[in-house]
Amino acid sequence: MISLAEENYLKSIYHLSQAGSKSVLTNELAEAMNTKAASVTDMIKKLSTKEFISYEKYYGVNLTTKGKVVALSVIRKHRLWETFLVEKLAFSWDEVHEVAEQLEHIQSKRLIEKLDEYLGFPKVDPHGDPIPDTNGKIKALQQVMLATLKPGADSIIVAVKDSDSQLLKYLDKIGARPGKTIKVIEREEYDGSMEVSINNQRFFLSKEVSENILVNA
Amino acid sequence: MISLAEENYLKSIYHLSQAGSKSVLTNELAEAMNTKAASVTDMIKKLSTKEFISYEKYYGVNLTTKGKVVALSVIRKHRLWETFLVEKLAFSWDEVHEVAEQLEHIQSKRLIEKLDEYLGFPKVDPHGDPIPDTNGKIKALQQVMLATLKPGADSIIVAVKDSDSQLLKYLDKIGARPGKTIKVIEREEYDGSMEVSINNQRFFLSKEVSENILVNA
DNA sequence: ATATTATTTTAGACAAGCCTAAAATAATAT
DNA sequence: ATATTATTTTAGGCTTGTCTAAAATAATAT
Repeated sequence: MISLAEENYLKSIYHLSQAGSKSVLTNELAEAMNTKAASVTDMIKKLSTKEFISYEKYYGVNLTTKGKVVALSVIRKHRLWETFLVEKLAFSWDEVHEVAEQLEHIQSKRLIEKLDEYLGFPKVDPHGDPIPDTNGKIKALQQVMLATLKPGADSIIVAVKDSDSQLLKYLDKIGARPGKTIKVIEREEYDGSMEVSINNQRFFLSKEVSENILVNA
Repeated sequence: MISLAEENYLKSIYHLSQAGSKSVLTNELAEAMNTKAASVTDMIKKLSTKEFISYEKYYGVNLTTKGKVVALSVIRKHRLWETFLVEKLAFSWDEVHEVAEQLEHIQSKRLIEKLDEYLGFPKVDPHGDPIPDTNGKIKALQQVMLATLKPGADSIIVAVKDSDSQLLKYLDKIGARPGKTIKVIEREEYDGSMEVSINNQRFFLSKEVSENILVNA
């Protein structure tokens, strides 16, 4: 059996490692999990013994295939529940993350299959993030931070960061949703802020914001 | 904050006390919770300190008003989720209990309000059990065990025991669902078994079964 | 190359929720 | 009224997941 805490660690490692493409350090994980490095070391040892991760002292952790399966299953559940909350229960964008953080831990294969079917087998969640399939296959989206685009560039928003309710409220207000076209008008080199146009309206975005909007590459 | 274990104890105490009408003994609770009496004593002390129950050593526990509110909120969530699973996700009767045992612990007032609305504010769950309202008001159904009826009696099934999947499968097969009329043809005094008719078909029910079918009084 | 700083691990402790074994109390039988 | 039996509580211990403080290791700066 896998515990709630273990699932959360594995999910976090998956995200921090960028889908398994790099090692994750103890301190990063501690910050992401809102806990202390010492606690992380303890958990790392346990996950390592259970072969969900490989771990070399002082050099961070990597998910094993087994660990990736668990992480992707949790992410699949999270994103399906978010979709449910928005599409069926009329939640708004910025309200769903916390609830989905709880719902993602419900253990029932049947439930998640039925939910998937009920939602019409969605491919992405309300924030544009791809939903892994039953086998943990996830479509690696061609995506890049808006922050990296040069002025003049015209692209389509594919996803936004899903966990910050304040940010989401703001993005919603300016109409920055997946599927929308966004154009970079100008970019301030010194602070990374930019002027963009969405729906023919102009907005100034801080670097912070432009790093949390992902566009097609 | 209230923990998952605490919620489960309070719910169990509510059921065992028959909605608060009698004290619950340590051993009963231990059996219901699938744990040992010593563990129950520990938890009882904690719940008592937190004022969810009143407790006199050696004489069992009673829910306080505060404890009843928590118990009814958990029961409300359980029954709404069961309704969702059956009505929206096409689960069958006997599959929903276990999943609802998990879903009932999701903490989000907003979620449960939206769910209630989405389901059209149902008054009873798929097993016929009444769903408490937001304020924890629950309609005390006029119900009596089928087992207590005399031959010739004609009554309507109002509810069935919801936690035994085997039993539910059987009840489903013979058509014994809430709303159906059931008539007692004959009753064997020595073992409490009875012959009944449902949908103009006759069945022999053991005492066991007839105690888990509740009819209007 | 070595000293300083930053990161990570170890050691020891704690709360929650469970356990077993033993002691205390209540219920029951004679 | 007392002995036996059943129930409940206490005592002490275990695991999970957390913590702080101290020690070990790695990275960086001089």
